[in-house]
Amino acid sequence: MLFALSDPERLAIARQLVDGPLDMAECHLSNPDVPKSTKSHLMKVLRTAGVVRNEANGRARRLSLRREDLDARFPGLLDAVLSAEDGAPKS
Amino acid sequence: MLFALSDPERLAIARQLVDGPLDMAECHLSNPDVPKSTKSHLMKVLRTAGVVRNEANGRARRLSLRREDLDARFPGLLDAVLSAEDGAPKS
DNA sequence: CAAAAGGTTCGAAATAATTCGAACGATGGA
DNA sequence: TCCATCGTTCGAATTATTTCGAACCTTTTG
Repeated sequence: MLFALSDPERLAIARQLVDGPLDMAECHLSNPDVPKSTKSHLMKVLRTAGVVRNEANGRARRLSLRREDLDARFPGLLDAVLSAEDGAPKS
Repeated sequence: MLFALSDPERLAIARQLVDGPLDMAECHLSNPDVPKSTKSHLMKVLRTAGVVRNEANGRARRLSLRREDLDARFPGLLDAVLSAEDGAPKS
């Protein structure tokens, strides 16, 4: 899980899901030009790590954070990670 | 930081430092046979990520967790990470 | 002073992760 | 039905991490 969230792009995805499920197409990457296979791979890493759920929804995919599971396994971690500031330290 | 702690060996090192500074030689790896250069590299990753401090101490090296800095930058994260259970989920 | 202890740094080789295009599968609309 | 949409999976190429030995540096001990 730590590994999955250690990538900025993946962390950004997790942040977008904190307010509720999103269809994959609504989930934006910082660079809108990355091919869908790459995006799909990012999701797979998050899914494999147990961070995210990915259920079929018509021809779309509904993504959602696995909050309960994660909070049970790593209490406080998700909140801490999601609320951490972006960017590098100011020092 | 998340990346640095996403490796089991490095996480284990961080855990050993939570109770106070340790000299490098007292900091044990799960496999005692890894060469010192590898161990040194693990430390470097932790140091570079700002997780750990590494000051010269005679001919030894004193390692310490940078708690204050980390708590300031990622409130709650370190505690959550360090208190998380080991191993894979039981499901 | 010489040698041992405790670590770092530097390459090079081995592993692992990321990226992309192409081929594929399922669903929904014309 | 046919085709466009939304995604996944596969394989190959690129890139990043890890790992190790050798060379090196500093401090302590004999």
